[in-house]
Amino acid sequence: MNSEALKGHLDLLVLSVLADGPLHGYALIDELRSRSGEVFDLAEGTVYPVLHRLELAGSLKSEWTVVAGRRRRSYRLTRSGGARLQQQREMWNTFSSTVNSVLRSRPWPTTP
Amino acid sequence: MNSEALKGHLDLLVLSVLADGPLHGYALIDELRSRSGEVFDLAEGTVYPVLHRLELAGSLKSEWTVVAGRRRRSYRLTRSGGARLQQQREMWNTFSSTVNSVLRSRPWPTTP
DNA sequence: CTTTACACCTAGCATCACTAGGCGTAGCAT
DNA sequence: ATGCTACGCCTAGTGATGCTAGGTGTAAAG
Repeated sequence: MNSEALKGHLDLLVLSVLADGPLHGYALIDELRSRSGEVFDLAEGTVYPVLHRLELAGSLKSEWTVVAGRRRRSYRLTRSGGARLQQQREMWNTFSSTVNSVLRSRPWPTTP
Repeated sequence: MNSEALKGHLDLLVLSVLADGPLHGYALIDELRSRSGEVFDLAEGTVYPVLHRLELAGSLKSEWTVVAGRRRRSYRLTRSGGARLQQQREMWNTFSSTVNSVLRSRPWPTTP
C-alpha cells in the first residue's frame, strides 16, 4: 500500500473507529489493523500526531488513566467530532465514487 | 473537496485518462473535469508537474506539436505506463474497499 | 486595444504520513 | 539479576506531493 494513499483520509478512519467507543492510541492502532484486515498497519508516529491534531481541533477529548501500572490516554469523540465524521464520510463517498467514475469513463459514449 | 484527498491518487487519474488516447496538458485538465462531473477541477500548476514526473518515470512520452499557431505538448502512455496504471488500479481497489470496510465495521458482530 | 481563452512553465508553500529516535512500566525467560 | 519483548506514550525532522502565485506567449473576440 502506497504511503501517500492515506493522505487526507486518515482522520476519517480514526474518527470512524472512535465513533464506536473511546480507545487509547495503542489500542486504536490495533483496532485499525484488525478492522482493515491487516492492511492499515500504522506506526505510532503516524497515529499520535493525528490524535493530537484532532483533539486540538475539538473533534476529540482525551483523558488520562492508569491500568496495571501503565498510563493511557483515552480518546473519545466529541459532538463536533461526530459532525466532522459525518462530513468526512460524505467527502469520502463523493471522492471515491468520482474516482471510480473517472476510471470507468471512456472517450466514446458507452457501448450500446 | 478536500485538497489532500487527491494525494497519492492523482497519477492514477492522469494515467487512466491518457490510456484512452494522447492529450496535451490543457486538454487533460478539461477531460478530467468533465469525466468527474466537474468535481476534479485541477489547476495547471497541479497537473503539469505530474506530467513531467510521470514522463521522467517513463510512464509517459511527450511530443511537441503546433496547432493554429499554438504549441502543444502531447502526452501518450508508454508500455511501462500501462503497467503502472494497472498496478495503480489495483492499489486503488484495495485502498477504497479497505476504507469502506473500516467504515462499515462495528465493534460488535454485525447486527443479525 | 483590452480582455478572454488557449497553452505552457516553475519556485516556493503547506500539509501530512512516515522515520527514527526517545522515555518509562510490566512480565517473562535466561 | 538481567535481558528482552510487549505495552504505551511522545516529538523533531524528512519526504512526497498537491496547490498558490506568479511568469511567458499566441489567437480570437469585444
